[in-house]
Formats: sequence, C-alpha cells, structure tokens
Amino acid sequence: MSRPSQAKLNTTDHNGVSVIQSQAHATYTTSLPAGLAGPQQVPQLIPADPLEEGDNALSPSEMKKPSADKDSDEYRQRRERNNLAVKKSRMRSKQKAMDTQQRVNELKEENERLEAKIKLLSKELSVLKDLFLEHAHNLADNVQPPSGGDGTSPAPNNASTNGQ
Amino acid sequence: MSRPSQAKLNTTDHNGVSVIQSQAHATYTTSLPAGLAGPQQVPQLIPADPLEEGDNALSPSEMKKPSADKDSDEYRQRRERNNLAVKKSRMRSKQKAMDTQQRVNELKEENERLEAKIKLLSKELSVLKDLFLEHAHNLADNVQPPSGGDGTSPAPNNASTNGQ
DNA sequence: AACTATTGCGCAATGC
DNA sequence: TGCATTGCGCAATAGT
Repeated sequence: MSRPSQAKLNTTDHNGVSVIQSQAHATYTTSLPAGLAGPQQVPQLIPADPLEEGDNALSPSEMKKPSADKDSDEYRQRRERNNLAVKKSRMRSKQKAMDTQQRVNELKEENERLEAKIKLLSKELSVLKDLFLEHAHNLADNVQPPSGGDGTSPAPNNASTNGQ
Repeated sequence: MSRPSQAKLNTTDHNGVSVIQSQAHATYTTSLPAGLAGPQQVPQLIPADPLEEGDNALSPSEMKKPSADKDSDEYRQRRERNNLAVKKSRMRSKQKAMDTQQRVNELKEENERLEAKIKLLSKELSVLKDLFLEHAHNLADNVQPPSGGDGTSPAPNNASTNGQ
C-alpha cells in the first residue's frame, strides 16, 4: 500500500486546499487557522515549466519540490483520466439507483396483480366449496328424497373459510 | 434540478491574489485532450467577464475587506457548516439507496410468497373442479339413480374455465 | 437575508 | 499500471 504521507488535510476544518498545487506535498497547508496563509501564495500557475521529465531524485531529507511533480504533464493527464473515470462511475451509480427505484415500482405493481389474482381464486374456490357442501348435504339429508316440498332451504350453511 | 450553469470560476477575486484557490472548477474542463494545456489551468485571475447584468455600480470602495474575503473567519465557518451539511446529505442519500435496495428484496420475497399461494389455490381449485365434473358425469350417466329422481338435480353445467 | 440541502466537480487514497 | 470506487472539500444553486 502506498501511503506516502497522507496528510489529509482536513481534520475538521481548514484545509483549504486548494488546489492547484496543493497539498500533496503537504507541508504547508495545514495551517490557516484563521486568517492567514490564505491567499496562497499563488502558486504560480505558471505553465511554463515544461519540463520535468525524467529524473526525480529527491533527497530523503529534502522536501519535495514545492512545485514540481504536480504541475507536470503526466500528472495532469492522470488527473484527467481519473476525473473521467469518476464521472463515469458516478453516472453509473446514479443510474443504478434509479433502476433500483424503478424495480421497486415494478415489483409493487406485480404484487398488486398477484394479490388480485389470489383474491379471485379464493373467491372461486369458496364458491365451489360451498356448492360442494351443499350437495353433500342434500345427499345426506335426503337419503330419500321426499318428493314434495323440499324445504326451500337448501342448506344455508357451511361457510368454509379457507384459510391459508 | 439544477442546472446549466457553468460556473464561472473566479473566485471572487479579491485583491488580486488569491484566487487560485479554487481551482478548477471549471473553466475548461472536459475537454482538454490531454496534453496540452495541461499544465495549467490556471485561471489567471482573469476576470473574465465583467459583465453580467445591468446595473452594477460599483463604488470605488467596493471591496469589502481588502484582505479578507474569504480567508477569514466567517468564511471558514460557513464552509464548515456546509461541509457538514454535505456530509449529512450524502449520508442520507446513501441510506436511502440502501433502503430502496432492501425494499426490492422484501418485495421479491413477498412476490414469491404470493406466487406460491397462487399455485396452491390453483391446484385446489383444479381438484375441486375435477370432482365436480366427475359428479356431473355420474349424474348424467345415470340420469336416474335408483329411486326416481328428485328433481333437484343441480343441473350439470358449469364448465367455467376461468382464464387468467 | 441568512441558512441548510443538493448537486456537479476535481483531488487523492484505495480497491481491484 | 490503469480504471473503478469512495470520502472529502469547494462552490453554485435550489429550497426555506
């Protein structure tokens, strides 16, 4: 793992990092408690400096160059690539979230559909069962059909509440 | 949501220095074919655009704090608050995403449950219907079971193939 | 007018 | 090595 200095800037506050050259070199940056340092000494935004390719010999006890490795060309290039990747990644992430949300909606709908179907089937079943029972009763009751009046009450009954 | 805008960078330039603090945001961006321009983004403090809307009468003494616009205190405070808000917002956002994902899982489960139930009910119904048909056939075959018929025969009819 | 909430963005560390 | 993710701060906005 590479973890050079990490100077994380922050710690709660300050940081200002600015950027342009910032901190990676750490060292400065963490200061600025309130007022000062702020204006960064303009990092020279200078572009000029087209050079720097090659060599990097930094002395162990030396600080990094205040401005050197990061205004370099290759650096910029890397940054840009990363920025692109980041953007892509975020886009995807967002898309995923939307898809998930949509999935929720679809599932909800599906659920309703299924529930309706269940309701229907249950009702159908109930009717059938009732018919069945009615029949059974009839058979049982009239073991011998008394022809004749037959009560008009076919069998009010039963009520099978199917459960489950 | 947000919009178009493109930020114009310019960090509020103050006296003239500073500035660079914010880098980037902007300015050119997304383009830069790697390579050139690279090293510098620096927005030179250029103003770039002094025009913006009508009326701007800037008094000669418009600069409020000559050296402290944003490097100071109140600014930091605001930043900090905002950073906090941002953090909170992001946390929430993330949580929401997770909740949504979870919801998907729950709904999926529920769906399976419902589907199983439907299957069961369907089967039950099928069995009952078969029984009925069988019965009907019996009745039809022996139109008259022993002993005369009671007219109450339920008329075999049925035949409802439910659909869907 | 002052705050907070969101959002896009770049940087850097880290994961793979 | 290089892209992918992720946490973070900044600044512009939207929303109150």
